Amino acid sequence: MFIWRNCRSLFLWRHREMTRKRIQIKKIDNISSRQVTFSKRRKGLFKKAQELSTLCDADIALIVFSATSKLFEYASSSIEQVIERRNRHSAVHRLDRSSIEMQIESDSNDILRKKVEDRNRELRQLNGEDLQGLTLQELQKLEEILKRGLTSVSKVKDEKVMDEISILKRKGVELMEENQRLKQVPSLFHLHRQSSESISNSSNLPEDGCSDTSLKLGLVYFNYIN
Amino acid sequence: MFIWRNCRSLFLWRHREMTRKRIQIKKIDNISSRQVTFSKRRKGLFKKAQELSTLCDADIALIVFSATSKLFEYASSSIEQVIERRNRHSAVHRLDRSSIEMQIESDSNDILRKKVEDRNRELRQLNGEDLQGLTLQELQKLEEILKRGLTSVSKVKDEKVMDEISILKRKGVELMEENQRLKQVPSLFHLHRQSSESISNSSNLPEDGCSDTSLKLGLVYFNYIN
DNA sequence: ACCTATTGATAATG
DNA sequence: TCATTATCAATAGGT
Repeated sequence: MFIWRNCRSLFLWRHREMTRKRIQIKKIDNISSRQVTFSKRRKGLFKKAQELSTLCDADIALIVFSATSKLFEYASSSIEQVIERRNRHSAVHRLDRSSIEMQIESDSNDILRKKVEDRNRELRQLNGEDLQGLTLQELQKLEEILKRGLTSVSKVKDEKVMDEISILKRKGVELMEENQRLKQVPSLFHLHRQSSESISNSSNLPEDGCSDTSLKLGLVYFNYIN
Repeated sequence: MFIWRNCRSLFLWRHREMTRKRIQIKKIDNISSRQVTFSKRRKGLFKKAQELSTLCDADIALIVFSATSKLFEYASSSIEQVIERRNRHSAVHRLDRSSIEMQIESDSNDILRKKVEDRNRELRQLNGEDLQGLTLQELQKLEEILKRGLTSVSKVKDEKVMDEISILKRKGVELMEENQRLKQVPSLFHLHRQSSESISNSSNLPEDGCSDTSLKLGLVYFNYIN
């Protein structure tokens, strides 16, 4: 085998290295290569999941959130079905546990039901409903909670917005720079003017094609921020 | 490349074939080899999921039921967390739904417990906590809910405050009127002046006493709302 | 469970 | 995003 590999090297010695070596499994720093890797590996993962499901008659649910909170999912049947099955499964396993544990497990159905109702009322009140029975103190308390919550949420949201904006600005600058570079090809531009009298604006002209691309990218950009 | 492969075959011709050919992706009939494959591929799938999660900072949940209904699962954070995040991703008007569904849904202990946890999370988020996993849209939604809630609560509170104020004013007026009535009993007033020569300048002036009462009531009011 | 040739996945690059 | 391809990883089939 080693002889074989060496022999192979002789054939390949003049090729540039395409893949330097195996990567380490740790978070990829470079954002764009992380996105590329995410896209590829996600595809691979989904394929493997599908294959396992088909080959071995397994029931599979796979939920993936990207770092940018985009959702991707696969299920051999349906996500909900698998989740339900899992809930049932763990419920069954819980039943297997000793009755002592069962008793320790607090909360009877009624108490839980009451808890849910309590939380629902709290949520309704934070939504500005069901306020009539409250005292002035309670209302004041509620108001402060809402103010604090609003401040926090706005802060986090603004941070996210600023992040988005700076990303978009950088992209805008990159596009402008590309446009500048493209404009610095006067000869082709000339050619374009001369030939454009009778022929349609097909892609015989690199400059034209490129600026068209830039325009499209620009539109995508503006659609994105709106 | 083809030349290369052929060349390679020359080296390998005398080896027994270890892998006959690529398998087809369809259910494996032989039970034992299906189990072996399941075991191998499941391991591979979980590894890939873990790698994707680490490399690309993705949040992943993977649930696998074998053909024999054995449960295997992997999650980068926790299955429940990912499922909830997924629910949040699409569901928005759970607040309105909840009380109606309460009565319809079968309320097992587990489901109730989960509901309590859901509501708690929503409450935390309205309090401005646990916001990191949310998208910009979700944050915006939250912000709007808080703003609307704050508006309603403030409105109701202001109404109550105005009520209190008018009640206090009315009481003030009543007290003034009472003082006026007291002034119209000169004999007693006289008696009072005569005995007060050695005592401090208390409420010998009706007008003064009245404003003092109003002031006290005002203080009570302000203590009350703070 | 282990082994290894083959198939499949993917990192780097265009 | 898509294509390419050398390398690396997964795994089918055998023991």
